[in-house]
Amino acid sequence: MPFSESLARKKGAESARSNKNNLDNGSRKQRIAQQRKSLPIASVEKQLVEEVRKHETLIIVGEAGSGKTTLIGITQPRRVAAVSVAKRVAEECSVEVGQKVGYSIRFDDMTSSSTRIKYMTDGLLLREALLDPYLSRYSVIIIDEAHERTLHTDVLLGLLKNVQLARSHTSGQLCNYGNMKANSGIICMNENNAQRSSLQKRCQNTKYPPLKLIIMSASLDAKGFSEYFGGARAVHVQGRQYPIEILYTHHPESDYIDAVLITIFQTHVEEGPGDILVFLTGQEEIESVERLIEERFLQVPKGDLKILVVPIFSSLPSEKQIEVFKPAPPSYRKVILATNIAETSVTIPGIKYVIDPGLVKVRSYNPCTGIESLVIVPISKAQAFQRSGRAGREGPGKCYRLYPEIEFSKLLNSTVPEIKRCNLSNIILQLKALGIDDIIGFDFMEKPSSTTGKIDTVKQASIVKSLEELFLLGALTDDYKLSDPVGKQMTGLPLDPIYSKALILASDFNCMEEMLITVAMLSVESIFYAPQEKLEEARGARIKFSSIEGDHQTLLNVYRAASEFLEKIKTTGSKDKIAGKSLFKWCRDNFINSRSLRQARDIHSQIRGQIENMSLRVASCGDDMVQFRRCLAASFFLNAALKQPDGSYRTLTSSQTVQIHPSSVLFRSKPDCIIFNELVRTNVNYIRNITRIDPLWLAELAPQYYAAQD
DNA sequence: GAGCACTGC
Repeated sequence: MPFSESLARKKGAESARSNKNNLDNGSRKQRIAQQRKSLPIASVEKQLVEEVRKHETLIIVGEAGSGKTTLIGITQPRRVAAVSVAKRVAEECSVEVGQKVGYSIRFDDMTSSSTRIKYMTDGLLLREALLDPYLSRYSVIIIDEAHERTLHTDVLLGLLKNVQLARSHTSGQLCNYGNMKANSGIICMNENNAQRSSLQKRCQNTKYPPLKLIIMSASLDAKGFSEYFGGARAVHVQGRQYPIEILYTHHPESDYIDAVLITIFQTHVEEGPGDILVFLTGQEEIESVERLIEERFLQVPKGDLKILVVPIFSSLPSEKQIEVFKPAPPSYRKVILATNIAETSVTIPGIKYVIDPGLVKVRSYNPCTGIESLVIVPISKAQAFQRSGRAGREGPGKCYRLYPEIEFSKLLNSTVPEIKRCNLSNIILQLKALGIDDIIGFDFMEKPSSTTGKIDTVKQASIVKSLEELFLLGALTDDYKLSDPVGKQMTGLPLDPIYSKALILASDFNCMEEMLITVAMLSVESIFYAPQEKLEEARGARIKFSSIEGDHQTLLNVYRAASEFLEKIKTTGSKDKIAGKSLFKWCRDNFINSRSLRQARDIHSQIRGQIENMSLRVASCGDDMVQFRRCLAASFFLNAALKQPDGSYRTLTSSQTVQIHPSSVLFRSKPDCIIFNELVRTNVNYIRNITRIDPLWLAELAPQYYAAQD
């Protein structure tokens, strides 16, 4: 390294300080130039450029703080990252965002014809591939944060591998994978060839330049990526971070919440200034720890510093989320209680101490029952590193891992990729639309296990289950090809397949207006917000919107009430910005999550536009809500349930015993026959977003599934 | 009587 580690650190600390001052543009530019030179990646810049030139695929392993994100980037797993990195790079290049450097994320496209460096979410690139299967506009694609192994990243890797092969063929170049190791498996190779040729056939006469692919990962070994890309070259970039002292417990903790509290107070009393970040598993746990800290604080010897507890989790309204970014007032130490959101999604300044119980709540999916569940599991080693790293961003830090060191060694190296933990219907529909018909043979990075030679039966079950679901929705034909027009129409919509189907059916039921709003509202999380301390008030506010028929009409009522409010504001001549502020206040008064509502309004306008371009009838059923509920029954017939004598429900398709979730408006009234949208297991099997239907409708509207019994 | 984290032409 051409620079000394300590010098680099000193510079980092200086720039962190000067950040607080309002510097003019000139010195900010100077600072950025200085920072750039000091980044470890700067020293290997020439080598990297050379490697990119020489190799078809390159894997760059850069530790946190190496500066790999600011090199050149294209896909990011998160929207905020795509936007912020684009802005940073534009600034470094002294250009306007949207010109040479731009970004494109859903609902926000900041690119132009002059854009040469485009940041985007990986989901958006996948969508682009539907229109342009060769991704012909791109000569280099960079996948950042590949170690996170999100569903979109994994599918994109497989897709890009195919595109790269196809493009290297059309351009007459040698296939980079010609020397792929013999043990890759013959079946697998044959099917890849079939997929490749389907891609090639479509653009036989067009020649494309080869596609350069760069995978950027923060994981310690690049072996997995390298093997997947036929032994692609890997480059390692040194990291730069302040030292973090890791402390383990001597024995396993029987009560980790108690251990968390003890560690918070011990740190607070014994350690110097600096904020504490605590990783917890969910909202409920965060709220209970918040109460316990306040109770126990009274018993702690009084020092000069007081404690300010700030929670952060995804469904917390944004005006409360921003509290964690504000510095603690004088004589206060901030204690941030966070879910996984603080692991990667948000970076909180001022953290010096991290408390990590080593647990995380994850979604898991049982393909046999189709039930998703939220389970608390130990984190992976990679997650443990990511969490402790949060203590060393501004200076040396400490991380308290509330488990013995021997337990750490037993953790999985990396988190189980999302593709193994979720319903695949949506992604399979997209692959089908790309002409990839053999889904089971598709070359996902999670390949048949090489040690046992067994194929991954869970994932296969998951694929089969999703194919079945898509067939039942009419998206696939008898031989599992994409159907026309239903399947094709469904791939055009950025929605869960079952919601796309509901829109297609709504055309026949003359309730498109209602269904557009409903699926937009169903596509966002937690429209209602009920803080612990105002639970009664929130309940009162919700009654205004409640429909005795169920949650779907209730969501419709909320959306329409908001739209009417906005219309009224606008007729008084208010500007958009003022109207937006009024809507924000309306949301607060009605205990509606304004972020979710805005998202639903964005989705609504997007899908409305797409539906208008299809040959579907856009009409309203007016006051005839029976028509709307019949359409819901026809769409969600796979999720129907009947009341049992004990007040629980039994699902008709899988005979599961389920309960109505307490957040449903039908929680108390418990109608005899219902359809629902979501089945998630926490303590019990809960169903959410429910509407009352007439059981006779099922046989009438879904005879293919519910043949008449008598 | 209860809601991990992301994401979509």
